[in-house]
Formats: sequence, structure tokens, C-alpha cells
Amino acid sequence: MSPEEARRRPPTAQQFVLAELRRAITTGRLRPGAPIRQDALAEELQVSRVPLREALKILEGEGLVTYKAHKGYCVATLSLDDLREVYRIRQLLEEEAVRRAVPRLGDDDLARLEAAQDEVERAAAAGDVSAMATANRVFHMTLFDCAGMPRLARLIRTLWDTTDAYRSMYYGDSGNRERVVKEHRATLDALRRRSADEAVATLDVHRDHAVAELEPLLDVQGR
Amino acid sequence: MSPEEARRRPPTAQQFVLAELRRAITTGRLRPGAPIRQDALAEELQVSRVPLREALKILEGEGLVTYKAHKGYCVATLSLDDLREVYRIRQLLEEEAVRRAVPRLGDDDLARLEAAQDEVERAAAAGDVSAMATANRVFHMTLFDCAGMPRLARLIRTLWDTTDAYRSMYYGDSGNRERVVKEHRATLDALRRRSADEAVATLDVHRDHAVAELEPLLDVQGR
DNA sequence: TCTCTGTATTTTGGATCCAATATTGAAAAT
DNA sequence: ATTTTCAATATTGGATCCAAAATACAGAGA
Repeated sequence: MSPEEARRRPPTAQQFVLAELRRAITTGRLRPGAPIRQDALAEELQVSRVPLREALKILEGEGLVTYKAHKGYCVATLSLDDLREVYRIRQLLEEEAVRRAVPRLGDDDLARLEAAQDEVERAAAAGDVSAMATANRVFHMTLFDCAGMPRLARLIRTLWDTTDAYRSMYYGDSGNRERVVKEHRATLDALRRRSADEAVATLDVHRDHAVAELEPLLDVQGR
Repeated sequence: MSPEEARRRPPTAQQFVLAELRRAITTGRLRPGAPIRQDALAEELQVSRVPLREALKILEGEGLVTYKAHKGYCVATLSLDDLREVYRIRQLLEEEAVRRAVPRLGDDDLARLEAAQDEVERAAAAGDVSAMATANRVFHMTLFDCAGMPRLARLIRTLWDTTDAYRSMYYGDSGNRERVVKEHRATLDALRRRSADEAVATLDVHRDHAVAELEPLLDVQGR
């Protein structure tokens, strides 16, 4: 292992495994519905099954994997109903976060949001799906964090996680990437004018488009 | 172990430990802020540390315990801000659940709600704090489950869990118990008339009272 | 007396081994 | 041919053991 890697590697194996599992799920290397063989995965990641199982327990709590006693873990699948439910809950929670955040937004916060948006636009132009997903997330979470409600922000993060496995498919389409860029600009504009109502409205549109694009993808998965 | 116990005991040790930990936290045997010594607890519960640690990971995900690498787990404490945040999020999510549930309420659902309320009243009269907490929870969750949004219901459950450690203190006061009974009746009445607006309003009042009563208790904990 | 340092002890993190459960497949009976 | 039963195998659950980190503590030095 290079010094670089060693420095970035988390202080415990379970945290390392947790990060790896998240990546594997969001990048699609572990497909929704796929069973998780502990022995194979542990060997692949060069750890024993103990830290792997603890990491899986966390993901189970977050709903990213499902578990049945004596049967094991599977990558969670989303039904259409699940997708709509997750986005409806996000709508409720994100509206609250935005309304709390807007009056607290400082110039430094706006600068961070603009920096995040720059990165989104760069990734969109380059067609870098993975960077796009990351940057998009940074943009939204930066805003939500400004609400000063850490538990709310955490809940929203968890909800985002549950659809991460499908998000990369969404960004595979260049039309989707461009629309995301435009919608973010509208949100940023509303935030600059300190208009919570408009910011909420632009994000609602943003989400609705995502749902509309994701629904057919889920149908395919559901086979 | 008696046959009775063996029958009720979950199929895996971790599930058993998980249930025991929840009980210990909600009943106050494990106080908020208390460190969790794995060796001692494992011996007390007659299991090894492995299932205990997996159960703790679940509770960590739910926010009932906090964890620091190489330092271990502690029962989570709630600050005043945390309490207000949790109840604000509950307000948002529970309103959604009620509005979805009301038009779907069948007579059988109402019957179940009334049965739950009977149990609440029995426990309140008997001054049985533990039974009161359980019955109260059954009452509310029965309603939320009627929304047909399993993820939403699960989120709400998790939010309830985070304040469970303090709920039993709340029910220790007979005035609080009586008020809960009355407020439930108001909610039931609104539900019978299929009035979502009124049901939401009664539940908002219900929650606000709980927050008002819990805040001073948290101050004491915060020392 | 206070602080710093090094060591002993405690506690957590992880690996290996064994047990229990589930799954698979083959053989036997209908 | 189909179904059922039973054994073999694979996979998960749990216990024990060892390693690593953190904490507590004692002693030396200022």
C-alpha cells in the first residue's frame, strides 16, 4: 500500500469496508438485488468477515442493504413505490432545510455553493458521471447543512444514499446532466436573492425531473 | 431458560441483544451519556462481544448510541437543540403520515386504534409507566402505518426511539398521563370524523406539550 | 508541587475457528 | 415422471483468541 493510500485509509477496517461498500453500490459494481457473499467480499477487500459484517449492519440501518437472519444480506432494490416515497419524504425535509438555511446564508456560504456548482458544470461538460454525482451531492448538502439542523441533514443524506445506486444511471445521459446544471443555476439565483420560496420551487422541479427519469430505469431493474 | 423465554427469544443473539439494549435504554437502566463496556455487557447478557457489537452498530445508525473509533460506544444524549429538532422533523413527517392515512382509514383500523387507546387508558390509570410508553407508541404507530408508506413509518419510529430514554420520565407524572389520554381522545374523535386537518392539529398540540415537559428534564441531564 | 515520560492495564478492533442454519442435489418411493 | 427424504455442501452466526489503541498510573526530572 502506498503512503498516499495509507494516509487516506480510515483508522479502522470497518470504516474502510463501509466506504468501499458504498462505492461499490453507488457505482453499480454491486447491483441492486445482488446477494452479498461475506467470504468472497472479505477476501476481496483483504479483511476478515467481522468488520465486513459490522459495516453491513450500518448499511442495513440506512436501508442500503436488506438482511434476513441466516440468509444474509442483499443490495436493496427500490420499487417504484419506494422511489416515490423517498422523493416525497425528501421534498418535505428539504423544504424545511432550505427555509431554515436561506435566512442564515452568508456570503461565504454562497461562495461555497458557487464553487460546488462550478465543479458540477465541469463534471457535466466532461461527461464524468462519477464526479457529477459527487459534485451534485456536495452542492445540495452544502445548502442543507446551512440550515443548522444536523439531524435533518443526516436524514436527508440517508435518503439520498438509498437512490445512489440509480443516480449514476441518471447522469449517464448528457441531456440530464445539462438540465441539472440549468436547474442548479436557477436555485443559486433564488438563493442569491434570499428567496426561500423560489429556491424551494426550483428544487421541487429538480426532484420531479429526477423521479420522471428514474422511474423507467427502475422498471427495467424490477424484472 | 424457560420454554416461554426460549419461544420468545429471537432467532439470533444479536437480535436478542438489540432488544435488550433498547429496553435498557428506554427504561433508563442505561443512562444517556453512560459509556458502554462491551465485556461487562456481553457477560451480563450471556453472549460474546460479536453479536453485541453488531447490535450496537444498528443503534449507532439509529442515533441511540454514539461511537468513536477505539473509544467505544456511549448512550446518546439529547441536547435541547436536538430535542427541538427531532420534534420539528416529527411534526413534518407525522403530518404527512396522517394526511395519507385518514382517507384510507377503514373501520378495522379505527377499531385497532380504539383498542390501543383502551390500553393507554388502562396503563395511565394504573400508573404503569412502561406499559404507558408501549401503548402510546402502539396507538401512534398504528395510525402512521395506515399511511401505506413503510419508509416514512420507519423514519418516524427511529425518531421516536431517540427520545425514548426520556419518555419514561415524562410518563412518571400522573398529570402528563391524564393529558395524554385526553389528547388521544381528541385525535380519535377527529379520525372518526375523517378530518385530517383536525387530527393533525391535535397531534401538534400533543407534541408541543411533550416538548414543553421534556425540556426541563433535559436541562438536568445536561449537567 | 507540577509536568513530562514511559510502562502497565484496560478496552476496543480484528482474525480464526467452530457451531448452527439453510441450500443443494441425489437417491428412493409413490 | 414427480415428489419426498436425507445427506452433503455452502453460508451465516457466534465464541475465543490475539493485536492495536487508548487510558491510567507511577516515577523521574525540573
